[in-house]
Amino acid sequence: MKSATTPEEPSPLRRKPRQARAQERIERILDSAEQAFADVGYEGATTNLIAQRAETSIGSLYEFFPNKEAIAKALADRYIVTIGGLYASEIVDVPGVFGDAIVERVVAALDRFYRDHPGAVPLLNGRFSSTELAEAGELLQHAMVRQIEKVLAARVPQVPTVKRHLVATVVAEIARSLLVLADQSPLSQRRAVVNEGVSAVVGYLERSLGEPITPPKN
Amino acid sequence: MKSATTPEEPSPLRRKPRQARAQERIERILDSAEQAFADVGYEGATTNLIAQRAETSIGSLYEFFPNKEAIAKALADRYIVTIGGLYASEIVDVPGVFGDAIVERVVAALDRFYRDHPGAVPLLNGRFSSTELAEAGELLQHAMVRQIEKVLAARVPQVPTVKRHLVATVVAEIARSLLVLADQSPLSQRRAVVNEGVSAVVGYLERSLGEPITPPKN
DNA sequence: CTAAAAACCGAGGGATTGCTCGGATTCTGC
DNA sequence: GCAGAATCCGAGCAATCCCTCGGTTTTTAG
Repeated sequence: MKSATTPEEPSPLRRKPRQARAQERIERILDSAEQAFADVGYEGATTNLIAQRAETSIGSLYEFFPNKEAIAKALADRYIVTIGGLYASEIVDVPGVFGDAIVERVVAALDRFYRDHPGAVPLLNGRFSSTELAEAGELLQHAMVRQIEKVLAARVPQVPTVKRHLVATVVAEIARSLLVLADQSPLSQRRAVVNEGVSAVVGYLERSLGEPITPPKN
Repeated sequence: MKSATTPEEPSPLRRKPRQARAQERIERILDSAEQAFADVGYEGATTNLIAQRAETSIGSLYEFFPNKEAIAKALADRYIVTIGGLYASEIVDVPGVFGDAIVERVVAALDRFYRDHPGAVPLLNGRFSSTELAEAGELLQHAMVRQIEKVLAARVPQVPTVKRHLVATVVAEIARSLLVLADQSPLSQRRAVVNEGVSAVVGYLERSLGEPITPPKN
C-alpha cells in the first residue's frame, strides 16, 4: 500500500506559493487555461498548451496543480468569486428595480460574464457529459443559482424556499443555454437571441410564480 | 502530396454493405455506440469499447466507418429519422389539440425521445464545445427545430417565417437543456423539472408570440 | 465445386497526452 | 556572501487512443 492515510485533498493546489512570483505564475496559468478552454475546449486544451501560453513550463504547472482537473476547479473558484461580486455590485444592492427590468439586468450581467470569461462555457457545458468537469461545472452553476435565489428572495419573498430553489435552477439553466446559443449565433442575430432569452425567463417567471415581479406594496 | 483528388466524402460509410449480416452488424455497432455515448460520453467511448460491446472487432468497425466521428454522424442520421416519425405520428397529424396541450405533447415526446435514446444527449451537448461533434449535433438539433417549425406553422400561421425560425430555435434549446437537467435531477424531482420545462416553453411562447396558441376561429 | 468477392479479425504502429523527476536557477534570511 | 528553501525547467515515460494491414473465414455466383 502507498499513502493509505490521506483520502481526499480539499485544496486544489499541490503546494502553496510563498513568493510573489509563484502566485503571479499561478494566475498566469489560470488566465492561459481560460483562454485555451475557450479556444479549443477542455479536452482540446493540453496541459502543455496551457503552460506554453502562460509562458512557463509544464514542470512549473505541475508544481502547483496536481492534475489537469485541478486547473479547471481553480478556474471555477475564481469565476465564483467574480460572479459574487457582479451580483453584489449590480443587482442585489440596486433597489427600486422591479418587473422585467430586474430580469434584464440579471441576463445582461450573465451575458457580460460569459463574454468576459468564455472559459466558463466549456466548464458549464461539460458539467453533464464529462466526469472530469462535472464537479467544477456544478460548483460554478450552483453559485449562479445561489445568486438568483438571493434576487428572488429579495423581490418575491412570499415564494417558499423549495420552490424558490427550483425556479432559480431553471432560470439559471435557461439563461445559460440561451446565452451560449447567442454566442454561437451570427453576430447579426446575437442581440435578438439574448432578447428571446429575457422573454423566456420573464415568461417563465410569470407563469411559474403566478404573478409578475412587482414592487412590494407599502 | 498524397491523394489530392477527393476533397470530401458525403457518405459517412466507408463501404456499402452487400450482405444482410453486414447491415445487421452496422446496426449493432450503432446500438453499441448509442449505449457507450450515454454511459461515458463521446470522448470516453473508445472505438475499441464500441466494437467490444457490439460483439465485433475494431477491424470490422473500421471496415464500414472511416473514423469515430462518422459513427456519431450515422447515429445522428438515425435519430433524425426517429424524430421525424415521432412528430408525424404524435403531433402534426393530431388535430384539435391547442393551447398548453400542444406544448405538453411536444415536450412529452422529446422527453421520451431523450429517455429512449440517451446517446443523443452527448451529441447535442458536444455541439458547441467539441469540433468533432459540432456537425452531427447541429444536424440533429436542426431536425428538432424543423419539426417545431412545422408545428408552429400549423398552429400559428400568422407568424412570419423568420420569427418562426427564431422562436422554434429557442423552444428547441429550452426543451433540450431542461430535459437534460431533468434527467440529471434526483428521480423525485424529475417530473417537477419537466413540468417547469413546459411552463418555460408556454410562458415564452405567450410572451414572444404575444398571444397563446389558440384554435383558429371559423 | 470453385474461385472471387465480401466480411471479419485483432495485434500492434504511430501519434498524443497527462504527468514525473532530477537537476538548474532564483530568492530569502542571516 | 552564503546556505538552504522555493521556484523553475523540459526531456521523456507510461498509458491511451485511433486506426491500419495482412491474413482468415464466410458468402455468392457461375
